[in-house]
Order: sequence, then structure tokens, then C-alpha cells
Amino acid sequence: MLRTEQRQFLTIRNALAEQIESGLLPSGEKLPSERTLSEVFKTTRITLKEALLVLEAEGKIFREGRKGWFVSPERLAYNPVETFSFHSMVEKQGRVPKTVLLEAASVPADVDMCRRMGVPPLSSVYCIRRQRFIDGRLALYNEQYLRTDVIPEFLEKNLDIPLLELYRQEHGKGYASSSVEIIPTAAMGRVAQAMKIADGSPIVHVVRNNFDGENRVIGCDFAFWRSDAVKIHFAA
Amino acid sequence: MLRTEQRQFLTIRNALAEQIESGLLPSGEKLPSERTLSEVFKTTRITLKEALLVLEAEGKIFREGRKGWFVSPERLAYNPVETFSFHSMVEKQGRVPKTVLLEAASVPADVDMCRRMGVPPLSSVYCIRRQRFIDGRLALYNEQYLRTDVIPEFLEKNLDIPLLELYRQEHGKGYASSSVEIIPTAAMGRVAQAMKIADGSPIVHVVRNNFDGENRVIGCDFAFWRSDAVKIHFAA
DNA sequence: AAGTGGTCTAGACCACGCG
DNA sequence: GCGTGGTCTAGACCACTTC
Repeated sequence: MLRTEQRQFLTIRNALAEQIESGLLPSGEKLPSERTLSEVFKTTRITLKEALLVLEAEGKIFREGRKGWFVSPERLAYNPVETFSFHSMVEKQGRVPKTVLLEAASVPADVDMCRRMGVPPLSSVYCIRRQRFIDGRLALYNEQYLRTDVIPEFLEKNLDIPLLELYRQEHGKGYASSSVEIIPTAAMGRVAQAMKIADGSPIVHVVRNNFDGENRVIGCDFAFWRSDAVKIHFAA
Repeated sequence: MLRTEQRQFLTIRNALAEQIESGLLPSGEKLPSERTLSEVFKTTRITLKEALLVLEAEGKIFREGRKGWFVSPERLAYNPVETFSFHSMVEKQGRVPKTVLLEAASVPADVDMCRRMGVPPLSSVYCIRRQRFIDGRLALYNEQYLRTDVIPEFLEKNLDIPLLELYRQEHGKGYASSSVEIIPTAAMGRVAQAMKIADGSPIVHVVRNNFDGENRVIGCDFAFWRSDAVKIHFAA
């Protein structure tokens, strides 16, 4: 026998999910306010919010600051095996990339970074922090770190050029190898602030370590994706 | 100036996170009940729960049915590029694997499956559904589908042997290639039930398509990981 | 039977975004 | 200034687990 759904928040989730999948609520569309929706579904804001949080976890809707809830755009296909160039990747998929540079500076390496890079305590490393947008939506925040001895006068360079390209220009070849680690987690503190999302929002953390020919770490790249913004795919 | 945290639920999250990271609350330990904790922190269950949900999204704690909240074990490192054998992968990391076979049968292929496999409408496909455990915890639910013409008498075989191995025995070589897609999302309906988690809990969905030498799909594998149970890593 | 998390009610005040 | 989501209170009953 078919059991009708007992739980209100799932009934609401299903109703909204249906509207989204049918295309009645197109990508980018703003949902009515929580108060309005809770009247429509004859429930409280808390119960309604539970339905919204499930849809958020599924990647079907997202929020932006206190502006409201919106239907998520299609996920960007991100291939971490191929060379990473955000702009060409986004454009190839018919979408519009934008990058905002938050910081490019030489910073003291913390304990974790010293170990990771294999540099002595109290060293400096280059740090680049960027926000990256897809079709106007902040989809990704990333931090790149680079050993200071790898590219001379690094901070004077044109940082619109991908790091890998700068490295190629300097050394005549790309990184010898990279390792990638992908961790589903939640944004907290400085990451949440840079991404302009609430503390505790789901994100995908992608860590990449880049090595030279002697297996030394040249630098590393921490990417924090809105978890609804990306699907990772590659050939194995 | 240092701003002390205004938001109660973050204060609570920080307190619990500190206890977990310090090791005072070891992996697998049960937290006190929500009611007890809400008294300890002098707040309501709803506010307290918000803190717990953030920790869950971060992968630091998890729940099991209605039994309570527990400290998450270390994430298993999963390399989707190397050959997939769950048992050897888990054992190599010093942990104890277990598999429960839920179903192994020939089932009618739905529309999506027909397209994916390139088989005519109303075809059957083999379907294997399993729960997989790490150190006694249900960490992964997966569904494998296989074209019925690929391995004769498939259902009579020893299904403890990895599918790739059975394929090798039949054809003298492994799959020609595979594609992998990784999507962070939430469990709903039959997936949530098979994983014994609440609807809306965060999971990582890993889809693998396996091809033969002529680029035809032989079969596919849907894996649903508890998102706190796994970190995906590979060389690029 | 007692305890747990799951779900829900009916409100409240606050900080931020936008006009 | 008004509407939005963010946060919080103080309860309630239910379904399931464990003893």
C-alpha cells in the first residue's frame, strides 16, 4: 500500500522539489519569503525552514546573505585531473566566469604550511586569495600558496595568468605531479565569510599539492566550492 | 579587537568541537542526550540541535537512527582511480570491512538505465545492492548494475568476488575505461532508508560508468557514502 | 517503562539588504 | 523604514530503542 507522507517538512520539500524540477521555478529564481511560504503550507517558519535546509543540502536551492532563497543553477562540471584554468573551464560550459582578487602577498607560514611545503619554521610563503564567480554567483573561494623560491618576483607578475602557466614560463615545464584530496564539509569562520555564506553551510573542500621533479612540494591550492555549484568528474 | 562569539549555537559548536579535537571525546563516543546538553548549555533543544547539525555537516559527529549522536571516526581515504575493492581498501588502512548483500537480481531497466547502458526498452539488467560497513558502522550503500549479456549465469557466481574480477575471469581483461562523477548531495527516500540515516542527511554520490574496448557501457556503479565517512584522494 | 531523537507549535527580537 | 532571513524561547506529542 502506498503510504502518504506523514512528515510535513518532507511534503513541503517534495512540493518545492517538484516545482523546481518541472522548470516552473527556473534556475536563479527567488523563492517567496519564508513567512509567505509558511502561510502557504500552513505551518511555522521552523518547519518550513527544515524543508528548505534539506533542499539546500541536496543542492537544489541556495541562499545569499539575507537576500532570500534561490533556485540553484546547474552544477559546473569540474575535472580536477586536467589542468586547472577556471576561466576556460567555465567558458567551455557556456557560462560566464569572474574572478576577484582578495589578497596577493607574502605571509608567514604557519606550522601546517611549513610541514606541507617542507620549508623551515618562520619562513614566508606567497598567498593568493580569490573569489570566483559563475554567471555572477560566488561559487568558489580559493587560497593558493607557493614557495617563495619557485618564481622570482612573483608578486610583480600578472596574476590573471594561471599559476601553472607562470610556472611553465619560469621553468619551461609544468608541475611534475599533483595530488588531490576532496573532502565534503561545512564552511566556518574566515572561509564562510569569504564565501559570503552562513557558518555551517555545506561546501566541498578540494586540496591540491603540486610537486616538482624531485617530489618536493612547490605549492598547494585550497579550493572551497559551494557544494551545490559543482560536480566533480574525470576518467579513471 | 577580538569579538566574542555572539551566536549561541556557534559557541556550543566551538565548545563541542574543541572537546572532540582535543581527544577528550574519542571517535565513536556517544554524546550526552540533546536534553542533557541543552541543560548544560542553558538553552533549548532547537538551538542546541543547530550546533549539532553544523558539526554533522562538518563531518565531526553523526547520528544513527534514534540512538543518539556519536563522534565520527576518521574518514576513509578512497581512491576512485585505482581499482575498487572495498575490502582490501579498508583493510589496508587498518580497519575492519563488512558487507551485507541486500539484493542480487535481474530487474527491469528504467528509462534512465536503458539510456545509460544503451540497451533497448523493456530490457533487464542485473542489480546488486549492498550495505558496506567500516569498523561496524554503515558507511556506504551501493547499487551496481550490469548488462545481462556481459557475464553469463552472473547470479550463480560468488558475489563476494569484486565485479571487476568476475569480468576479468570472463573476458581475460578488465574494463577498458571508466568515468567517475562525484556529487555532494543529500539522501532521500530509498537511499536514506538503505543507509539508515535521516532524509536530508548529507551524502556523497559517486557514479562510475564502466566501458568495454568499444566504448560501450558494460555496467555502472552508484555509491552513496555518508559524507563524514570518506575523503577522496588521488594523483592527478 | 524510560529515554532518545524526530517533529511540530506559536510566537519573539535582531541585524542586514534594499529602496 | 520595511521586509528578509538569523536566531532564540518554552514548551508539546510521537516513534523508536533499550532495558
